[in-house]
Amino acid sequence: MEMTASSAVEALGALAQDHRLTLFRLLVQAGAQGMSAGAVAQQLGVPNSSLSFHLSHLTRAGLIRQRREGRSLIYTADYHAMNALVAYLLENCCGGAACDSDFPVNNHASRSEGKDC
Amino acid sequence: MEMTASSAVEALGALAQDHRLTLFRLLVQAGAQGMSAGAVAQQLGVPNSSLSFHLSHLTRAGLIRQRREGRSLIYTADYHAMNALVAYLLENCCGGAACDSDFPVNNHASRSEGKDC
DNA sequence: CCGTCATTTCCATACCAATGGAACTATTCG
DNA sequence: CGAATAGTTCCATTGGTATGGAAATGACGG
Repeated sequence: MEMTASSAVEALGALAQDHRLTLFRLLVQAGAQGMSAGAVAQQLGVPNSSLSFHLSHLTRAGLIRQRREGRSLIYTADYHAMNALVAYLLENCCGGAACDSDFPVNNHASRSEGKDC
Repeated sequence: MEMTASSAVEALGALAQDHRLTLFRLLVQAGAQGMSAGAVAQQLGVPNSSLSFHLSHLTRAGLIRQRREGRSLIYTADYHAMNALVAYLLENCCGGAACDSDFPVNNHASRSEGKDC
């Protein structure tokens, strides 16, 4: 769950693309069961090779997982990774304060563990 | 607070770079008072022209704001935008369930407003 | 006005990301 | 084994991103 600035950059970069964000959301919806690469390609209307590129991008960033099932490769969203990313953003990019407050305090080492967002 | 997939991609892309993520975190720490472009450049050790590029990138994505003060341009983090981004991620990329749960339900229109993350 | 201070815009360069067809690899089934 | 199915890797092309020096813009003080 530890997240460094550079792994956050990697995860953000992996999600910062239309096809990949859609793809990730699709996998989130699919849940633990996941989806085969082919099913995803069909949903997105993207050629196989391009999709494979995006899948490996998300995998490299640790946001999705792969498992083989018969001749299909099944992909699932890694909720822990996503959770870690969101936690990182809340702690480092929202001033550690609740997101809803207009202007959080000017802190730099708060351990306030933002609870309500 | 409305956030579309494409504005989310833009915001994610703006944060998905070492200098820009550091810069944004710096502005978050600075709070409402903000920081001048020059002060940021010095902190980051980045030449003025490069910094300006990153500042305008973040501005375009709506994550930071600019105001003039004397001959300095002061930048501040836009917490509402950040809040909207995190909310988007929670609702669309965590299955709408609390982030801490291992595998959220397979929903697609939940209004569950994740409370505890 | 004129200098100077703060910052941006312009520009060229280098690099990295996205795309899709074709060839390759892995797995199952007859 | 050999054909068919599911995906990936390879490769060339295209376009966008990051960088930093130099020139331009805007604001203030004398």
